[in-house]
Amino acid sequence: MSADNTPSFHERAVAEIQSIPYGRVATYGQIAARAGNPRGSRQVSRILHSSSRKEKLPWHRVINAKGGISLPPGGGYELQKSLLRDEGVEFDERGLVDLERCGC
DNA sequence: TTACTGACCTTTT
DNA sequence: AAAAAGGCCAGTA
Repeated sequence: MSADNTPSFHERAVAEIQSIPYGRVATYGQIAARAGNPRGSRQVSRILHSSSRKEKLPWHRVINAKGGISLPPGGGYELQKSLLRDEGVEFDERGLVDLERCGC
């Protein structure tokens, strides 16, 4: 981590993820674009996995651009859904989050 | 058809 | 060895 004065993609993305308030969600594209790479949405997921192991990142607040869970069933899909619901996030009948309300 | 979004893998520090 | 940093490709709308 170049914590000197080099705002890397990694720490930038982690900061954005941690900046997500309660009851709010963010998409990969939003975080990636804010981090400095509009095409680095893939890396965001990697950071969620990597940093969340040591840092307690609200990975459950990170969803895809459709407002849904990109995780496979049994891999954390219903788990994240429950976490978001516990925060007050409204889910669609299809399991989609209201990006108009929580899409910061 | 084209454009955009992904929950990874690889390499470097 | 472990963690951080970085990018390309294919699927879907």
